[in-house]
Amino acid sequence: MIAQETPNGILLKELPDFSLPDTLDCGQCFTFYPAERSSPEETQAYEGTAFGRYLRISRNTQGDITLHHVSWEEYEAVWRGYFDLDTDYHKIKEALSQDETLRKATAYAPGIRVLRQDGWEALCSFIISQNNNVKRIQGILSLLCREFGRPLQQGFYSFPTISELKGVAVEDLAPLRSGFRAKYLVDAVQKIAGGEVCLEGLSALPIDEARAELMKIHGVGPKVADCALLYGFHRIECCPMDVWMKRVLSELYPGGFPDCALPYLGIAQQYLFHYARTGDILPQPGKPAKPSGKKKALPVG
DNA sequence: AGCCAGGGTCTGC
DNA sequence: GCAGACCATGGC
Repeated sequence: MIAQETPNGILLKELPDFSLPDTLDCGQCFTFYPAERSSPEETQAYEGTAFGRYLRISRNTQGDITLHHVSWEEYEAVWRGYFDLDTDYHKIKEALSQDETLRKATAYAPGIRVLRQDGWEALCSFIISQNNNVKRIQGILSLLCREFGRPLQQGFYSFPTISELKGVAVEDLAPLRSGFRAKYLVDAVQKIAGGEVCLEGLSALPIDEARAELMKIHGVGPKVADCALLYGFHRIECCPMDVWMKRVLSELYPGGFPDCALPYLGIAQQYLFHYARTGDILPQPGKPAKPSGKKKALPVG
């Protein structure tokens, strides 16, 4: 990969293992959106925010990536890490491909990279994600940014920090229409601001302790904790088990995940999750089998 | 209209 | 420990 500063921003050349839609639309982050192409040479464009910065990023007909209006300093400080550009995903995919299902999953979306997001943003995002769909998660988080963040560019707002959210009550979150999740968010802010839960150090703690630390928060269970640890603290040994991954495990890996996946289980999970949700890896694509159908009592009448 | 959405809590065995 | 009801809301 070659990164160089140009008048337009940062240009990334010879970066084969990176696709904007694969990476930004595979359910790991909620603050980037497809954008209008600004010139015929652009084949894809996204815009969004991370770490208090706005970014417009595009690919051109030659396959090069441009981070628009980004200085070298900002690239080094924010985006190089965010897009995990120092990790060799070709090598990881090669290792995962020893398993036939994983070979298909990595071939299905070869441009997935696991982002290194801000820890609080990841935790907050996946608290909101529970029993929710991606569209509405994006909407709620965008309202959260608008209410409590700082204005950036193009109508985007920064993701609010803990100190910007300190003191919020459930009723302050009413405009978000986040339902029963509002009280979980308030508890997270209170415990982190009050020092009862410490996010610093979660990158280095033994994984069980890190998970337990996050699960002190009301509304954070194993799945949300694992998502926060994987996407916000780059604990790639974490494998968030949602309904799709449970189905992948039971139907394709009844004996457990293959050895070649264990060193990077979280990354393997990202390929499998995306393939299971949008591809044809499972017997009945598009319909996760629920163990039991929910029945609701009919109102009298 | 009814079902579902990258779950978690609470209750009752 | 484990199953089932319930949680708020909006998209489809």
